Amino acid sequence: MSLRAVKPPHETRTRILDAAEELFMQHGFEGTSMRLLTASAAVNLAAVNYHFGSKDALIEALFRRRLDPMNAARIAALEKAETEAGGRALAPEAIIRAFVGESLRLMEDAKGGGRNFIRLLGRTYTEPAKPIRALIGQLYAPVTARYRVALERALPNMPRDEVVWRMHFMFGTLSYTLAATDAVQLIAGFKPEDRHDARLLEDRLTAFLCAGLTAPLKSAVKKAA
Amino acid sequence: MSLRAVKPPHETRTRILDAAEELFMQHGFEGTSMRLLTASAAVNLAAVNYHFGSKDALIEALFRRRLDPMNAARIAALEKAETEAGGRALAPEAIIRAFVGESLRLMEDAKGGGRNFIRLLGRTYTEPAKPIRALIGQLYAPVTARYRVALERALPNMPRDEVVWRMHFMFGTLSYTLAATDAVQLIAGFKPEDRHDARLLEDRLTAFLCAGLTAPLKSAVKKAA
DNA sequence: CTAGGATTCAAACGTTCGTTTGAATCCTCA
DNA sequence: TGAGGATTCAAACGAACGTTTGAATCCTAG
Repeated sequence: MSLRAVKPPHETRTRILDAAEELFMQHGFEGTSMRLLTASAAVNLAAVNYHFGSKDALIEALFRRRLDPMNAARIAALEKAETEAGGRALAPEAIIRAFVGESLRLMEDAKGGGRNFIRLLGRTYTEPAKPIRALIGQLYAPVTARYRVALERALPNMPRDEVVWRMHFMFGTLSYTLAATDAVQLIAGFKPEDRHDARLLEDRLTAFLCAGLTAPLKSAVKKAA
Repeated sequence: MSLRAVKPPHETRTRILDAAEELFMQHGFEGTSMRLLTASAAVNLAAVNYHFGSKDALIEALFRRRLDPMNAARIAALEKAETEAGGRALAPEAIIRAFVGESLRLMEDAKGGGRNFIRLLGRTYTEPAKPIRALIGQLYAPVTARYRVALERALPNMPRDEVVWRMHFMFGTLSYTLAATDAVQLIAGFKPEDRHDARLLEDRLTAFLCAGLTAPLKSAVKKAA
């Protein structure tokens, strides 16, 4: 037993991952060089390749670290709601809250770096690089499939295609909102301080998404179904 | 008068811009090198710097070429709706259709490259590079301000902050949907052929956005207002 | 026809990128 | 305490990047 602080099992790895989350969020994957990244993490330039193998492998590890528990939490939240509902069909709002809630919880975790990650994740949905998109899609697949089933049960009268489209719209709203940075001022008059009030944001998002998800079908869409 | 075809006034410029739209959409700004870009446009490597000055200036020119007329069309569509309504307040759906319609019209223009641009634009909302985001925000400012006023008139009982938030959500849904590529399969079971049917998509989007925009306020949000 | 600006071209510039190397150092366990 | 694997380190690698250069070519106006 040494007298020094408890030995950090993977201190270098963790410092790299934390710095990467912040820098990737700020400058993107291609816009963040290994030199800036390792300097910011206060580790040697070769450390990333030693611990992760390559920059791409670092990106993958970064997503897995956060996404695996987040996905598990999302599925758990859904199943908890289903258990509480007994055998009855879930209200759309309950499903939305289960899904949105987990993102916002991470967003409130500014100190643990969760906010950096959630904003990074939001912008990665539209990442041009194919391997990264493929990774995200693969990591997300079980969650989306699970929520899709739940939504189809909750909206029994809606065509299956329409449910998928509205899930798509929902992801868009969520990821765009999460990705928004203080620098984004597409709409003038934004009050940035509100954005970090997760409780308020959850209510705003839920109201919007819930109404959108359960909106009556346009006749043209009905005909196409 | 020469016997050859009518001389193209800026043929090289146009070829570069068209190739850039496609490649930037596929690989992003940083992911597209000048060598790939000029080779794809069948022009000399130095042509971009000669005609535009730099890669960044090319990006700006690219956005201006499409965004300026698109913004003008969006404002014209809104004012046309307002004229038709006489003095009466506009229905939220009319405002949404004015806004969404222009994007989708460009999306149907696959041959003229409009589709490439609209997908590129969708993903640029979350672009990490600050100068590009700033440019987009600046080019968009008049449009967002104009639509904001229209929405506030159409939703007189909604707190101003909430209107801004819901505009924000609306942009998110739209840009994410437009940015979606065939490679994005976050939700399994997507029918990609539907995505290019602009008429159908407009109805789907309008139904979703309209309901979201006019959704009743959550009590917690009401209290904060 | 020809002078002169506009455009294209091949080649090279300096910089930065992700990665690799091999020696130096640290830490653990016998 | 000392051997040996794990980790860190400074330095360098080749490749790719955006940009610049100066000559060659094209096009047009007088």
